[in-house]
Amino acid sequence: MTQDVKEIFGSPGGSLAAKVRTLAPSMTRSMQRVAEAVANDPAGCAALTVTGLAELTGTSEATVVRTARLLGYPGYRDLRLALAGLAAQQQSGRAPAITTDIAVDDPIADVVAKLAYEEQQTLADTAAGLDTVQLGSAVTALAAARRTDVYGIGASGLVAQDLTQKLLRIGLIAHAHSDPHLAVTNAVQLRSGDVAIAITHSGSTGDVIEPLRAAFEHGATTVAITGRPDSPVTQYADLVLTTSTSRETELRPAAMSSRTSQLLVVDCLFVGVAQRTYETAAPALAASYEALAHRHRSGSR
Amino acid sequence: MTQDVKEIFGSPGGSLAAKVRTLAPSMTRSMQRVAEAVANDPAGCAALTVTGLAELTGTSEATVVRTARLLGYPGYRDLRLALAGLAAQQQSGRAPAITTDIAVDDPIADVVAKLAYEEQQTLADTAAGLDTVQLGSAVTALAAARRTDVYGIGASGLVAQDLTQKLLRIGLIAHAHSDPHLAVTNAVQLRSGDVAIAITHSGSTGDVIEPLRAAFEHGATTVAITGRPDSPVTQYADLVLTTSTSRETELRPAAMSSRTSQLLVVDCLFVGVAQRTYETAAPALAASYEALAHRHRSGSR
DNA sequence: GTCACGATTGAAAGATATTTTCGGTTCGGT
DNA sequence: ACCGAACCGAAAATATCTTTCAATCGTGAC
Repeated sequence: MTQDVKEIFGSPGGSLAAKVRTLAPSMTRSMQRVAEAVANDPAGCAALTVTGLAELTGTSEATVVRTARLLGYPGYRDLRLALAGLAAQQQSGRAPAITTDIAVDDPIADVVAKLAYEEQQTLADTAAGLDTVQLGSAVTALAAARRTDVYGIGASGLVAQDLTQKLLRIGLIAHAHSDPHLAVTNAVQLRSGDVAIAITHSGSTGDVIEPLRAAFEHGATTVAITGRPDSPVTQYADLVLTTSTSRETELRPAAMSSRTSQLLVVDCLFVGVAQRTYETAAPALAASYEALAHRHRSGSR
Repeated sequence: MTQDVKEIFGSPGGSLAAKVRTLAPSMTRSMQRVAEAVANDPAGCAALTVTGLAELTGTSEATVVRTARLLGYPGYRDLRLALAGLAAQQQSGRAPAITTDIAVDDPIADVVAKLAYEEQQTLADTAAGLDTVQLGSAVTALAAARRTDVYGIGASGLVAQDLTQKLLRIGLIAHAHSDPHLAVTNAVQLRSGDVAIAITHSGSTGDVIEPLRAAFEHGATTVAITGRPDSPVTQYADLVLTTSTSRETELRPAAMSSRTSQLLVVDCLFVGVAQRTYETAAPALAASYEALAHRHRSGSR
């Protein structure tokens, strides 16, 4: 039987283009060709049979089916249906799209507009691609954890710190580690019921994987926040939260959009945990707010 | 081959229900049953095969195909595609209004949607409110600076670090300070041609104002990134970049949206500077990318 | 450079879904 | 009651989709 229709049209099905981008790295050359064709012209591809699409992309039926599977559909038939749906939406929605990359000679106002647009796009893609079930599990684990360790290096390190700051604010015990040695040292202290979170866009940052592995092997609940759901880091992750991967251009390093994406995930975790632990979280938030008040001059207004 | 896609999604496809009604009289009893099922639940029917729909309506495959033909499609396959499109349109049609705040009992999927939406809103607001002239001046100052100091505390401290990381990547000399004493100590070293940036949402964080003031008094070009353009910090700022202030709710502390807003400003600064110093920035970016490559396991594709 | 191995790929076989055919059934008219 | 035409569905024929498997390619080890 065919895939449940909710799966096809529900919110998780979100943006196909985003999914293609996230999964592209884990695709083989010919699969990428198929994925690209599908992302570029959903309507056109919806009109084609497996054989047609295979010919169009210069590949074989098998490859088309494989691609469909990778994109999360049980087979080509279902991908095609989803494509038809997408086409219809585009037809009605008519997205404006500021597609151009940022150029060296763009005036500053354009830079602002383009950056804002791309970050908005990143947010939408991330929200669409986020697995709410895994997210829910992560929230549950965090809310119940004795302590939480967060690992991140470089730009991801800042996200790790952001999460830590937030969790501390609602009375949870959390630490961010960017020093790999200290991170491992701490990770081996974790045990069942504790949570370890690794944040890495590439998913293959050794310095972040090692502590997660240590935590994993010591029985902690491990979470990976990564843009590459098939990367090494997921090997030691009980839960994987996928961030979106937008194309990176020379003037816009990947770190930028991955950071936006990671922060959204982190915010979701935070709010989720705050909901679960509302009884204690609300007063804790108020208290920390109060404590900081005197550090602000009475000034302004 | 399949019907041309325009035929399927074009305006004549309009309301399927209407077509069913018009053609109903000319249909036989069993065909009417099929047509009715299709009109009532396009999404549901899209998930069914001919056989499935035949069974559902208590008819045969042949009848289903005949109905599809009567409705103007070459066969059931195409009707099904059109149905999928229709379902998607309906789905997207009723998805406005995420006006409500995040509630304690919101399901996790709503949390994700709302957070993403609000952050998008924040980005739009920030982009709209940003003074590009001031931004341009700040970029010019940064690009020419001998060194740059960035002050930020708490969540803003992370933004300060983010900016610093980025500037370092393109070969500029930048430091982030979150320790107020060290910050002041460093600030007094600054002189004309140097840049000092203070990041504070409230604009009245004493620990951040002091170093900016010191830098200001020593002749450095001072920039304030704040959500309150009338706050004390602007007193010592040559340039003020305003971040947006969205209402804060109990479950969504101000830190969240101000961070998003600040990061966009910081990104704009970075890209602006990268443009100005493209000759040196581009190779520097490439070099830092290269240097980090070996820290990533060869893992995954 | 060469070899060996795993990954990737497409041809073709196999399974499913769709379309067509065709004979049986119903129903109105005589 | 009988006839004929329209209607319907079972099953054959066809198209489409999926799986299997062997050939090929690329890659890293030696």
